[in-house]
Amino acid sequence: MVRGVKRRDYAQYCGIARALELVGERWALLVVRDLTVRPRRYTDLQEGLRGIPTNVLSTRLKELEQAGIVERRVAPAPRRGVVYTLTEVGRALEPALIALGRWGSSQLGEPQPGYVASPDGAVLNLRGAFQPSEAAGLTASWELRLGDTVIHARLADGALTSGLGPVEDGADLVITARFEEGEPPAYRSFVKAAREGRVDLDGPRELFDTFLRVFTYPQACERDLPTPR
Amino acid sequence: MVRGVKRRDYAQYCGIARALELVGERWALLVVRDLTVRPRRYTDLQEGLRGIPTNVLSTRLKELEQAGIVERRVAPAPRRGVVYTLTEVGRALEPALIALGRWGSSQLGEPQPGYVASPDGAVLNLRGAFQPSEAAGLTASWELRLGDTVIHARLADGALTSGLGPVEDGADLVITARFEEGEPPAYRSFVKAAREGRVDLDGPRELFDTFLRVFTYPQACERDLPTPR
DNA sequence: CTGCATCCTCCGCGATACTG
DNA sequence: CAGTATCGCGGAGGATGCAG
Repeated sequence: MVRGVKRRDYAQYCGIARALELVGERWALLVVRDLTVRPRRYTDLQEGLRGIPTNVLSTRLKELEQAGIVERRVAPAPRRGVVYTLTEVGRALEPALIALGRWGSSQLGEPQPGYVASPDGAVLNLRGAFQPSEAAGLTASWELRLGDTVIHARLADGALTSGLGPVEDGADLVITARFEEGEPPAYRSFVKAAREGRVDLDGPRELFDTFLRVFTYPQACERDLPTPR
Repeated sequence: MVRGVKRRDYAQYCGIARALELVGERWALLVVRDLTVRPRRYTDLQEGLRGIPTNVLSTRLKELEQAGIVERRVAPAPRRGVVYTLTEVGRALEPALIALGRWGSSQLGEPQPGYVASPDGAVLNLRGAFQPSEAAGLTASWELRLGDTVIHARLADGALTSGLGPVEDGADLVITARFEEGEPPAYRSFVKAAREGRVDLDGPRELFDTFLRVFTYPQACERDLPTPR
């Protein structure tokens, strides 16, 4: 069926409304979040977005593809299959994702039992926590171990690159969080553990203090949200 | 009924997911958009969000209030009634709104017939178009007339303030757009008119060129989106 | 095994009518 | 002016089937 996707729109000529028409539907921005970190296959996305129904994922991918945000291509020789990537337009959503993540992080309560945390989420939340003003001129690299999840951050003269897995040529400091029972491997939990000293370090301790300054925002406007039962 | 709001959640311990749980539902961010510019009453919101069903607006306001984003209060003496305001938490959403608006503006096609544009949207999209690097050190003020909508921008040593209505003590330059038939009074249309010279100026012309530099982004990643029929 | 399509249920949204 | 009440529909959630 090639019926011309009759999406609901807001009938407003406004950038914000347009953005919400394109990526405002349920799960859409989380799909983009995961793809921002690296290309993924269908089943990777299913795992990262625990709980997404298969038909919804399939629908979102088609919509995002038609909107020019996602590209679908068949993977080469080893481990063939379909791989989804962001287009240039899709990558341009990262500042919005980071801004939303900054705000949302301040609204996170305690982790609920059953909550999961995807590695991709951790990377994006790390980027959201980044404070450029504190990083000016710095050059260093960190490897963060959140349970099985390993992510890294590297500063080159104050500029940040970050992603999944370890730093290629070895990090200046490896920080391993000692999570408590039931603490999900989320960036927020990592920061909490770090602040409380529940970490093991492999590298100069001063770089740990630097990390805390550069990669954590003030826990300002936190609130006790009424916990949904 | 006081049933404990059983919102659907993403069951992820991630700032982005949390943000989407709180403001990801239909119309929610547009309500916040309008309230970002100034406090509004119920009927003001209905008008700015043309097409929102009354029960949905009512539901969103309750949810946003319970999330600590919106405050509901009874207005004082003259013109009593209910007025909705953003809390500090709600105001903290502005960077995310601006980032979404920047991205969405690049994805706006031609205005469809029937599309409207709210003054609040124009203000937020103006803020999104602001290029701090181009404004460094500048001090000046502009009044923009988009049909009946009047908004203003004022730079004080590179810092921006903006809002609805004219500048209080008179703008350095008043720019009146000459809209074509059917062009909605959106910021994007204003920029288009300005670029094409369809404006009347009241003030020094050089300030017009400054305006174009400071308040319009490169029309980069535009695309011809398949126009929904 | 991956990458979906299909089926069914149910809730949220849209539209309209009506009330304190 | 500021909502509530009602109803129909479409899309989300969840389970399962199935082709390459």
